[in-house]
Amino acid sequence: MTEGREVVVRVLAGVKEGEHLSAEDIFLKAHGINPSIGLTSIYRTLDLLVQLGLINKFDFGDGRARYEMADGSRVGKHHHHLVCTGCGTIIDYDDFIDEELKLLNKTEEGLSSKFGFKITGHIVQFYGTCRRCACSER
Amino acid sequence: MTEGREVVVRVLAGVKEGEHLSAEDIFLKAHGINPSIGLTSIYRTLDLLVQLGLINKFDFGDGRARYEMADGSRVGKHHHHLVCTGCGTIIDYDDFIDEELKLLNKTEEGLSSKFGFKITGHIVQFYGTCRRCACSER
DNA sequence: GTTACTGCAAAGCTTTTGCACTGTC
DNA sequence: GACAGTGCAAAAGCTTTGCAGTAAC
Repeated sequence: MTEGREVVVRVLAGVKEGEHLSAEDIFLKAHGINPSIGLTSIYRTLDLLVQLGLINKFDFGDGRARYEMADGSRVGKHHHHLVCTGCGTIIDYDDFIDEELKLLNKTEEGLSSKFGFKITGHIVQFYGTCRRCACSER
Repeated sequence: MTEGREVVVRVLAGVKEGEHLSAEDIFLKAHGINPSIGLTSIYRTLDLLVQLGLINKFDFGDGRARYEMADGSRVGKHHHHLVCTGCGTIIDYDDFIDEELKLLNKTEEGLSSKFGFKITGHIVQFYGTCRRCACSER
């Protein structure tokens, strides 16, 4: 664990509710803490952390990856995402999450035995238009 | 509806079970039918079809978008995806799909009223390692 | 000295944009 | 003639790779 990596972890751990950082966001924050860190290291560290399962990588359809701490390292509970295709707003939700997780676990087991997969994770995302975007469309 | 667009639709409609075409795949197939079609038109047509809701755009984490016919235009029923992070294999599954859809619809309604979203679609994907990749890892 | 990690610059990829050309109404 | 659709080439954007330098053991 070098300093560069430590800074990346610190940035990710300090993410505010509702933030969904891209590699560049993380780079800028890390750069603020230690200006000697390069973007390349950010990408390499993020890859590493994803492989270790410490963070999750998401794609919300805007052409850049976003990262957030995996469960357990985070204050919040497990959640899924609601994405506005108009303005790109991303909302974390955990309504019905227990029911969802129960069903997902069941599905996971079913898929695992049927297709011989070792399943490591899932993504559930809803897409739509937020109130503001729906109004401005008219 | 011009010829170029018609060819793209034809390609998508003729997709075999288990195929998940990228823009380039579609371009190559369309090019085979009519060599005068350019890649640009493929992208423009795909965008259009996505906006019309005739096809869905997916991201499976390999850096390129994939497209498939939306429900209704397709022989198969609604399904979700299981992705191998090792070799990129994508499996369509519809096990537990009725239960999943029921819960997703309920969640959709809940999110819609809670966050004021007009929800247009969802993505459910499981990630993991297929049997072959799990073996070759060792 | 070997190894792991680094920044910088360059390259790689998919996707988008500018522009002139074509055909249609 | 306005307009929508097109191909080609160039640009854009995010991400990865090559390479030489540095620090740790």
